[in-house]
Amino acid sequence: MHTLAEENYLKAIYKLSLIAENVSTNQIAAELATKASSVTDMLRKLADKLLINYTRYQGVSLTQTGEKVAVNIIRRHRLWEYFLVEKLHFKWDEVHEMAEEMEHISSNELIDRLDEFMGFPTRDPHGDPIPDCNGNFKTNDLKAISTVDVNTCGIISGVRDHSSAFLQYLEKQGLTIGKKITIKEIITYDNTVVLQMNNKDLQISRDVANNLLIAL
Amino acid sequence: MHTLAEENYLKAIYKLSLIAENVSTNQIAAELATKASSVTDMLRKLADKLLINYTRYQGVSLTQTGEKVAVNIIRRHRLWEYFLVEKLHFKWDEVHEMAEEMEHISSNELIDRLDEFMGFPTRDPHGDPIPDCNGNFKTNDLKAISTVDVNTCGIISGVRDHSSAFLQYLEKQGLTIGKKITIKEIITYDNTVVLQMNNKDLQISRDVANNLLIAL
DNA sequence: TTGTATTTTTAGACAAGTCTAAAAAAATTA
DNA sequence: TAATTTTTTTAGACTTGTCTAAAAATACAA
Ligand SMILES: [Mn+2]
Ligand SMILES: [Mn+2]
Ligand SMILES: [Mn+2]
Ligand SMILES: [Mn+2]
Repeated sequence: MHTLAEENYLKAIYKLSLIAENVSTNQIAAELATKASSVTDMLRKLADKLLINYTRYQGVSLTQTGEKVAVNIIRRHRLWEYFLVEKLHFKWDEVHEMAEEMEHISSNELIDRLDEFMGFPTRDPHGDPIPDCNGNFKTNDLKAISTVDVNTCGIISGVRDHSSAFLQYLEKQGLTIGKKITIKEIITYDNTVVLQMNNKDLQISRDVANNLLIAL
Repeated sequence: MHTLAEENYLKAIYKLSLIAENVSTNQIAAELATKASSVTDMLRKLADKLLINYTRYQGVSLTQTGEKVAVNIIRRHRLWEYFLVEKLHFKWDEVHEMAEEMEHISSNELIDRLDEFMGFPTRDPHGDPIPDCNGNFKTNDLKAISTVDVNTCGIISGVRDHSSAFLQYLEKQGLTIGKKITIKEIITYDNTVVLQMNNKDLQISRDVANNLLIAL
């Protein structure tokens, strides 16, 4: 249906659209680690296929069709990640690169059966919602730890940084999805956050608190 | 490591090498439904990478490295087919095309974990042997039904034709892997073969008998 | 062994996707 | 508003993998 490159562009545009609805050439280039000139070439092709709205110099947005395709790729990505962690026992920091390849396997029948096989999971290993076979999913209503008040209590439910380094750090600290924590104190000097988890205190940096999301 | 096209060429050459050890340009072109000139171009690239032995006009054979790569792709293909049938409950005639895509997912760690997850199966849904993580596998010692004597008894263990049409026909007749059959008679007029299975008689054509393999 | 048919390779072109360098448009600053 | 900076697009080139048409090598047959 679509080439691998097209799928990756649509996914990147979708991701960037969540922040600002009109996406710039440079943003896409950064996201895909490619050059702006390459992006312009591809934008013309995607516009020809009616997958994006594009006028020169004006940035782009996905059409309804384009968004459907993008959400479907994200569905595949997250279902494969879930499979890799739950069935093949990979760690949550090991699965992203593999899923980047697997998300391009084209059969929807395959993905729907995989979904069924795993019991229709609604969250991937990083807490991100998995769209169902119609593309519907609940948007996360999560807050970065750095944004909540002292004495707030919540459940770790997602991450903003998906890098191995960050995920491995969290794993080591025991700060994994589902854990219940309380924000005890924010040290004014450097915004270090003091947490309580399992009756033990834990300090995390401002950076970590920015990238760790909780449900209240 | 290798491109998708390279992997497909290596697999095709491997497959053709099982029949005759030196493989011709035209044979590869037919196998991959491409043109001889495209094959020549690719052969040069594969030879440069020391994956095949190639001298102009002389046909090709795989180097040890090339064979390892090819066997690994076949391992992946057959493990994914097994997964699709055993875990996702696809039928044996539905899985080949999906496996053609999945075999190119590059992680060996993934494939080894998948192998373990499924209990290290040794045969794919079509009876073909699955190489282990070192590339070792037992070669099939199977005979086409058309080549065995009357009154021979054996177990259906493989197919020579992997087409949907053939597999669906076998399924319908109940002629699936593992079934025990006896060759009762060969009708001299048109070489129709009369089988007995579960105490019932069944007639299959010469063509079918040629493509259905049994272990004695 | 000489001529014909077949196979294989070469030559040249094309599409997809990428790049660098330069030009054009837009945004920012003075 | 005019000058400067930044962003985006265009121009032209390169790589991979494919194709058609023509040339070269090999195989087969008389
Ligand atoms: Mn991911
Ligand atoms: Mn994820
Ligand atoms: Mn197959
Ligand atoms: Mn098979």
